[in-house]
Amino acid sequence: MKIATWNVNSLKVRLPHLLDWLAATQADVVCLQETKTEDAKFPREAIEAAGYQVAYVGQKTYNGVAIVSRLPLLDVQAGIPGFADEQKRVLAATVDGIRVVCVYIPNGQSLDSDKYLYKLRWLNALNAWLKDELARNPRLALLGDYNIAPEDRDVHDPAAWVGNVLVSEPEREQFRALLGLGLADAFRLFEQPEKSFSWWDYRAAGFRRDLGMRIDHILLSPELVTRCTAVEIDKAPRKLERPSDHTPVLATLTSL
DNA sequence: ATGGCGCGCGCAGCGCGA
Repeated sequence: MKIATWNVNSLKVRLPHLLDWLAATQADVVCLQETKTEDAKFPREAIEAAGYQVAYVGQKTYNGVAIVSRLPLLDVQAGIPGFADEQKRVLAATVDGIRVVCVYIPNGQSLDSDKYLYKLRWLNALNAWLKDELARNPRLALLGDYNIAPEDRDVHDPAAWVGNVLVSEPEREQFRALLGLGLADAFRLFEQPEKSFSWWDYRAAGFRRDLGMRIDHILLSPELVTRCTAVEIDKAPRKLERPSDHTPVLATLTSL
C-alpha cells in the first residue's frame, strides 16, 4: 500500500499533474492540501473516473484538503473536533483499517503575526485531538503540509532562515510534541540523500538552485512504522510545466 | 532569496503563500 501527501497549490490547475502522477505511481491513498476549491466545484468526476474515491472539504481561494483513495473512505471527519476554525485544513478518514489524517498546518506568516499565534494554538489543538485519536486508532498516519522544517538539515540555508516561520523553536517543539505522541517521521526511518526538500520557492529560481525546505511530512504510529518499507520525495512533478511549489512525499506500507 | 513567482478573484491589482 502506497500512501502520499501533496500540496497541489490549486487542484484546478494541478488536476492533470495529479491524474498523471496517480497513474505513474499507482498510489493507493493521497492526501491533498491547498485545493483552493469550493466543494460544489470540486473535480470529483475526474478523480472517480481514474478509479479513485475522494473526500474533500474546501473553501473559496484559500486552504482546502482532500483524501483520494482506491479503497473506501470510512468515518470521514472534517476539522479538529471542538476547535472552531473557519479555515478548511483537516480531513480524516479510515482506509483499510488505517486512520488517515490529512492536515494543512497554518503557515504563520511571520513570528510577530497574529497568524503565528493561530498556528501555535492550532498545533496545540491538533496534538490534543491526535492523542485521543491514537488511543482509538493504533494504526494512524498523519500526512500533510506541516509548514515546519523539523531540523536544520531540512533547510537549505539554516542561517538565512533564523527568525522566520517554519524553523522557529516553538514550531519545532510542536513538531517534537507530535513525535512525543509516539509518531515517527517516516522519512527519517530510512537513509536519505542530503538536502532532501519538499518545497522550493517559485521566486529567485529556487528549484533550479535547490533552495528548498522539507516541510511536507508523513508521521506514522508504531504499528505502521513496522509496516513501512520505504519513503521518498518524488521531485518529478516539480520539473513539469506549471508545477506546484511542493512535491509529493510517498510511503510504502506492507500489507497486514 | 522576500521587489523578483504563482495562485484566486475578477478584470486591476491585491492578499497570500513559505
